[in-house]
Amino acid sequence: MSHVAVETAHGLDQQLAGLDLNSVGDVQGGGGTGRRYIPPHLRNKEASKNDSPGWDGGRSNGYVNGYHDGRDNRVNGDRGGFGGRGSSRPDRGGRDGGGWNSGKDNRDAYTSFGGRTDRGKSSFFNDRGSGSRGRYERPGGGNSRWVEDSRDEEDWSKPTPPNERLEHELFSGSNTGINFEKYDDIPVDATGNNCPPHIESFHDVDMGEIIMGNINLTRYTRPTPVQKHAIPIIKSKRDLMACAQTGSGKTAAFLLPVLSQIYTDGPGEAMQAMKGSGQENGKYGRRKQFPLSLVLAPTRELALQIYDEARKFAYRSKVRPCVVYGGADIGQQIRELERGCHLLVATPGRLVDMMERGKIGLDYCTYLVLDEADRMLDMGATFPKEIQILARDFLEEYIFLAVGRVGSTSENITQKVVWVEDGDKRSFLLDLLNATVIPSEVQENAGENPEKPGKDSLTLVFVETKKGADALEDFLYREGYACTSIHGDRSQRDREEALHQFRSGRCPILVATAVAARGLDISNVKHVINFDLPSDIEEYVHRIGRTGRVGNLGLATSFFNDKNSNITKDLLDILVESKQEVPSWLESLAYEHQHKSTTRGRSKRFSGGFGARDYRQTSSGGGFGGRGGRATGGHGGGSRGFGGGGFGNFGYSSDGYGGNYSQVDWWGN
DNA sequence: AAAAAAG
Repeated sequence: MSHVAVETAHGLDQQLAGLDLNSVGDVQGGGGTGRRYIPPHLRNKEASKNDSPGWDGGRSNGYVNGYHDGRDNRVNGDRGGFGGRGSSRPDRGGRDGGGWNSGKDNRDAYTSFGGRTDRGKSSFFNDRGSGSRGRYERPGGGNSRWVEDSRDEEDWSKPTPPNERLEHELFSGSNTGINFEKYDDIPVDATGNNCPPHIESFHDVDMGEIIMGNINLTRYTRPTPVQKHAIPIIKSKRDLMACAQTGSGKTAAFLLPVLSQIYTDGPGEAMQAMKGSGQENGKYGRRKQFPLSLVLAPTRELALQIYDEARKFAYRSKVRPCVVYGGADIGQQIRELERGCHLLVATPGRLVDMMERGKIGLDYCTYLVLDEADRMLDMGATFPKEIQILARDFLEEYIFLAVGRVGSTSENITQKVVWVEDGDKRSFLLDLLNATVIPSEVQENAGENPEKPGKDSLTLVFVETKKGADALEDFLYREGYACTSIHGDRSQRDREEALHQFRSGRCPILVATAVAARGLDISNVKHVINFDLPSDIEEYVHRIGRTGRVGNLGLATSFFNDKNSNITKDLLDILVESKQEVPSWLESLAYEHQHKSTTRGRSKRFSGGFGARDYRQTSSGGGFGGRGGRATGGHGGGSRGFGGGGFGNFGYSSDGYGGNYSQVDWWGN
């Protein structure tokens, strides 16, 4: 029962085939089909200490991210440099590892994930093997050449020389001005045995010279709440599942400690594997890469976003981050991999492809991150139950971190639901677009980075189908709006281009399908419009999470009509939970729905009396966005923090979230 | 039924 989700989740075998969960289980269990899936940590336990091919022969550090990452956790601060330039080693060519040859052995692409067959402990500490050591050296700036070295030279903890051009490229990006210091009092709930204490400053834990230097360059001054907790947990090699609000700094929360550990521990045997692999594969054998860490993301754009962040924290290190995802030239990606890959960010399909081609092996992968774990499991999975089961299978004695309130939308998003018949949607949308002015509250709360109206006021319009996205973009374009669109049938190039046009403000209106709902961190999205409501409340939460990123206020407007009755109850719950105004018709509808779904006369009753006109009244009264009625959610109050006490209760068993939390036994006891 | 993710 406890493993049902892993075995039956739709598309999971395809998505995670690269991890070969089932066959690893089979290997462990002696083969055979139809046998029960054995999660990695149980495999380790069940087998004898030394001879078991485990998850990583010891354990891997899994970080399961239930919601989405946030990379906009940059804050203003002093720009600093590295303290210890003088200590860098002369082998500047070292990180390229240009001479590594391919696969360590002939194991099938999928046969293991971090599976060390010859040891019971982490590959990194103690024993580093006794193979030949060496490094690349580029005497006088010439071509690299491999230099054999009898000593253990795999010290990755020292920064490589700075590169001004690269430094500028990586760190000169726009600073969003989000100031996390205001949000120190967001409550964080950590559950689990022997949870390491959280930190208050990046200096409270030793992340090493490279990480600290890059933190300075990114101008992060202080850890965000999720970072305060996640960093020491990951540093102490504990498994972790973290749920944090969108935009709360989750990406850095795992990248910083994971990279820090890699710098500290060095490449271990992965280096030997990549080095030694040439012999087995001959002269033309391409170099199979054995990343030390794998980050999986549900969409290509999110993968790219995580990769961009990883590059920053890998600056001046020997770690080469790579990203692979579909829709882009695979040859190019392979060439990038072959230059060395120690941290891989990937979408599932392309990862599998790369493994089948023998370009990637996960034999030495010690850190696994599932970003948007719920999405990775199955696009339709409801969060709590599926993920709890996932966690129970994949994580060992893990710590559960909840930042803010799970399953809820943040209170700094004003949510409006309006009744709009399908035929009226377009004209209503035009009204909204014309009415979109930046609410004064947003201006007031912009802090050090005051808003420039127009360019920075982005509107994200969600539709349910790709066809619908095309049609609506077309319509808006003909109406003279600077808009673009993104969906899964677009070429990857177009997708990235659209996102760029939107981000940069050149096209301040983006029509999107669910592809843009999760994880994407686009600052300055002031208004999310659900032109079509999703049928799934999780999807709704993710969509509106594109606005109201931490530190900003946002507005979400949803068009509701007959066709959305399936989401009535959940939507009502969300509105109540996040202290939003609830339209009376929605309440009645939910009531009707609950008592008899046979009542079908409501469209008549509500379409006239409520809906558009009602909405406009509200709008004109309090200004667009109508925040007048809300008492919480402001961020201008300094120490008032995140909506006051709004996040004070986590109530996992009583937060109205379907009771899931009380029904599932988190710890398997 | 639709969306995402391999081509």
